[in-house]
Amino acid sequence: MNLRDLRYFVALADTRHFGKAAERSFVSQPTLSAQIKKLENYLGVQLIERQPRKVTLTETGMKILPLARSILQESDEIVSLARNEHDPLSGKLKVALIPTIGPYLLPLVARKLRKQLPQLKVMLYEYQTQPLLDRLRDGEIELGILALPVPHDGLETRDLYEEPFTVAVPNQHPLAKKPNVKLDDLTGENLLLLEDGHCLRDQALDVCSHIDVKENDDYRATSLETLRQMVAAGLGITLLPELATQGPFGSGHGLTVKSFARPVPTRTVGAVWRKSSARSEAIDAVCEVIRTTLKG
Amino acid sequence: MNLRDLRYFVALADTRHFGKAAERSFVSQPTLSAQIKKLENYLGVQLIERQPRKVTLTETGMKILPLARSILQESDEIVSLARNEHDPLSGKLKVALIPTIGPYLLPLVARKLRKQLPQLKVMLYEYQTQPLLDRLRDGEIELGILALPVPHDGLETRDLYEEPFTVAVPNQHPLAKKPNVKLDDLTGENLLLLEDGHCLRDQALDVCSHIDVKENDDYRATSLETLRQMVAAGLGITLLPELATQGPFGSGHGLTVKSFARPVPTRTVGAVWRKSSARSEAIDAVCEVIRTTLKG
DNA sequence: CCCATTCGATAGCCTATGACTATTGGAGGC
DNA sequence: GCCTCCAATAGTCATAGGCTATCGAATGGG
Repeated sequence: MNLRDLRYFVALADTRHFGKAAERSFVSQPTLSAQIKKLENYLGVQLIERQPRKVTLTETGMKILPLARSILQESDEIVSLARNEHDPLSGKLKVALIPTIGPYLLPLVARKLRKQLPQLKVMLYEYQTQPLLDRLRDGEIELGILALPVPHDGLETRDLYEEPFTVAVPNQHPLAKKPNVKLDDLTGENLLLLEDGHCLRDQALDVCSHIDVKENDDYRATSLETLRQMVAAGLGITLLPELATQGPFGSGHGLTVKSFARPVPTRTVGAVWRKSSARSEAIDAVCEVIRTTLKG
Repeated sequence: MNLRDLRYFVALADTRHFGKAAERSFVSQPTLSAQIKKLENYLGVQLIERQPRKVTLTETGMKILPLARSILQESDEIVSLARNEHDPLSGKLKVALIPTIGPYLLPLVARKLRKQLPQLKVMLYEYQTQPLLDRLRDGEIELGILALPVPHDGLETRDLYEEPFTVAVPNQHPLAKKPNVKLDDLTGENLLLLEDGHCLRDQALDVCSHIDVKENDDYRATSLETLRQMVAAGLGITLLPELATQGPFGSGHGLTVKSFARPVPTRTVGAVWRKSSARSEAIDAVCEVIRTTLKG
């Protein structure tokens, strides 16, 4: 059996005329005749009674007709559903960001995303790097925004922007008065870090790997915001990514943020998605919005 | 699009593995691969995400899946419905009888019909000859039982049984005492007949065409039963078909039924159906039941 | 009463689809 | 680094489904 056969059958049921039904189906009359006969043959039942100058449905034909109509209607539904989804920049896109990026990046790009990709419903998630990559691989999310590099087996990545690190010190700390801070200036300082699992922790340790700092092992912050408050309370200093120091997140409340002198240590923020993803266009578009926003 | 494609798609959605889906669909893996790709191409949307060692559905694929399932389920329903209807001796059969046959024939055959054709639901209608033929032509009914011959354009007929006519006279009528009645004995009698439209009226007139009878023009009965009562009331005599004089319909109540001497005038009762009818087997079976019942 | 018309079925032919086997190519796992 | 798994590709073939031309039965009109 075949959708086409059902289409012919319904056309014939509607017109009650082989010729007209064929015309309505854009095929020749013998073609429609043959297909109807084949359908009847396949089902082992006569559907149509061919009276001279009159075509009627048999009992069985009348029972089958509504099923056939329903099938055709649903198949049309599939097509139109697909047509609607056809715009690659529409539909849902599940995007996850790591905690040290999400809260600071999103306010900057949200408005532009909504404006430039109005058909795209971006669903937002927050995961640390490793769970994010897991969710990406198991298909839970389509796109991740995080610090590169990441192991990229089956994954594709793209750099979005370079994010400088800054130093956050208590207001009364000696470094707060220096015009700019060199990496060496941190020697001997008490470094506060995020708990395990946050990539920012590893990045900060990496930045400081050549200088002699002491990690304050007694406290590990669960978020940048608690980290910031710990610095303000004078428990030590820390490195913050630049976006986390802008707008409402800047200096103040007992905490001073200093830029590094050149060479400025940075981290690379990028996008990551499955090589096999069906949403590469939407992903490209989202990446482009972030890049151009962060460039300015 | 094609039912087969949907079947492949659902198999793939179930197994999440091209090879297994192909096996379940009894085709080779490349065949299934190609058809899935063709379906995606036709819809203009990717349905399947081919990750290495893992197959997942895209958002669109997940939206389409339930529709595809429903289509396949309904198509199976069509097939099984047809299979059920496949027995030509099952289902409904709409049968009409003329008023001078129906009430007398049905009690004789009903039990046997139910016993020999238990799957066949016989729907009964009563029409006079002309409307019966009309309903037959427009497909309202499948089979008619009436007095032959009838104009048979596009119709097929079959003799079922010969039905002798009898004479019904009031008890005190001279003919009531004669051992048997010859046609000529009716000469000069007052003949009561059914109203126009009943074929029995024409048949009675035909039987009496060579003898000199007076039709009682003042009364025309609307049914055999009123005709019978008019005879019992002494308004005249009439011809009755034999079946209408048997069992509970015999002599009595002031009315005597006499058989004709040879040659006995008869009418032929037969079946009529559309040449093109899809139910010829069921019709044959019903005819056979009537014939064998009436033969004994 | 015969002829023209209507309409579905049949015959004969052609092409595009959907099937197969064999093979390639890319990713992962040991 | 090799082996394995698994989908995609290449190449070939049968046939389902399309067409045109024509037939034959049944009607309706002149």
